[in-house]
Amino acid sequence: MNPSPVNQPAHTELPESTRDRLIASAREVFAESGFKGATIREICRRAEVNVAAVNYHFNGKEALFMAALELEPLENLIGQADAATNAEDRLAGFIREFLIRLMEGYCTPHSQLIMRELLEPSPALDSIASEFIAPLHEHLAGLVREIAGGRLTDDAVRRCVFSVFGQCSYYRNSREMNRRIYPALDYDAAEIEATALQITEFSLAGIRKLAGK
Amino acid sequence: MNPSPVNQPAHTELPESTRDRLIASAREVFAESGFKGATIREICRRAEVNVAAVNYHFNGKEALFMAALELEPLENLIGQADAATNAEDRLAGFIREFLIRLMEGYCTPHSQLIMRELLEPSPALDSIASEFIAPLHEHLAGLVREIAGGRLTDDAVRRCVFSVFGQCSYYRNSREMNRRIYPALDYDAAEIEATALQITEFSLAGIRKLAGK
DNA sequence: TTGCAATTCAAACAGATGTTTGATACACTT
DNA sequence: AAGTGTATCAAACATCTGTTTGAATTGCAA
Repeated sequence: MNPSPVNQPAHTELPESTRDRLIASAREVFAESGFKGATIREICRRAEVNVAAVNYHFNGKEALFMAALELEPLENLIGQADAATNAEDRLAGFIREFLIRLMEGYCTPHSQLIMRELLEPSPALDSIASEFIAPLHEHLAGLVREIAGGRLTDDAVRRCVFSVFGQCSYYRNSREMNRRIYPALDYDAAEIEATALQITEFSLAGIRKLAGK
Repeated sequence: MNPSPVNQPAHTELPESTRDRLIASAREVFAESGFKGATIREICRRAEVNVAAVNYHFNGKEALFMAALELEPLENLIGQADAATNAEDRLAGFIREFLIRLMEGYCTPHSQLIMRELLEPSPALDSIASEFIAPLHEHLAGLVREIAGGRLTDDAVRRCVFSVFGQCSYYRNSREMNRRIYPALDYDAAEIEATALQITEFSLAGIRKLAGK
């Protein structure tokens, strides 16, 4: 695209290798348009590389998708919220951290990509489910059991986990819809904190009520 | 496709007009694959009509999508749950009816189509938001206010509405994911009833706690 | 420099997609 | 029977898709 590709550092952006730039822009485009909607040409345009690079460095669109999916950055979500000692505070921390990642994912395409997987099964769904989502469910189930004091059946615990997950993910999943219904609503840091607090209080009351406390 | 298109009533299926068959199969395919993923040829194949019929009876893919979106069958959701008198029972009825539509939508592609819209903005999102989702939010907000006895700010009410919506829609949105994490889980009528009851109790406790009751 | 392998590139390829076309069949009126 | 407007169809069209190709460029060692 540059008329004279002399060796100038220029805008100092895109310093990484072609492969890394491809992964970065793939996360963006896949997150925005899904696996099917994303196009190789758009990914390469943003990465400023030739379309053939996808098949050279990876082996096609699907392999690039898998490469864009490394889950480590999201896995510390559990440890992050485990500073507190009692289960109630740890639940509050988990909801807060989860919500922040969900909503800030609007800027960081990485978690956005994972959240989209949650709704739209793709070839990578199985590994995401077992490696990322299932541990979150187990962790949350432990917190719910502790808060309920062992007074809930496994089914009830599972539904409580779903309730907490559902409340949080709704803020991301229905963002476009809610933006139209509540145009004035803006999810800045303060709004996210307030939302996390309310979800926590709401959920604690729900769990305790179900546990008969 | 038939080698000899003589005038036989044959399998007596697809008795409707070409236009109606197109809308029916469009609902199926759009619900399964989304707006972008769905193809005219697949829609026409299932409707057993020529591909040109889409541009003859409608004006292209997008117009067919709009036509497949008539919202009336879902709008009686509010009235359906308004038999009870007190707000608590009406909330219970709403959650139950909403959940049934969400989960049975797996078989009826019509609501499946709407739910997909909620996650994946398409050209039809604006009309869906204002004509279908917004009234549901308003109705639910009224119930929450009544239950809380006017002791909640507008923001808190909105977040309670989001919590109820979020819990319910999670069961549909994350169905594929949860099927992998809990392979034994089956959403038959009994499981749906139990889930609706637990979401209701969970939410009532949350609303009351936030209202300071 | 020379040689060699890795990398990048423009161009082309093969297939799928939404749309259009022109012909044909049908139902109904005059 | 001739006319008329609707409906259907196979085929073609233009565009976009992921992928491949073969040449050009680069980086680096001998």
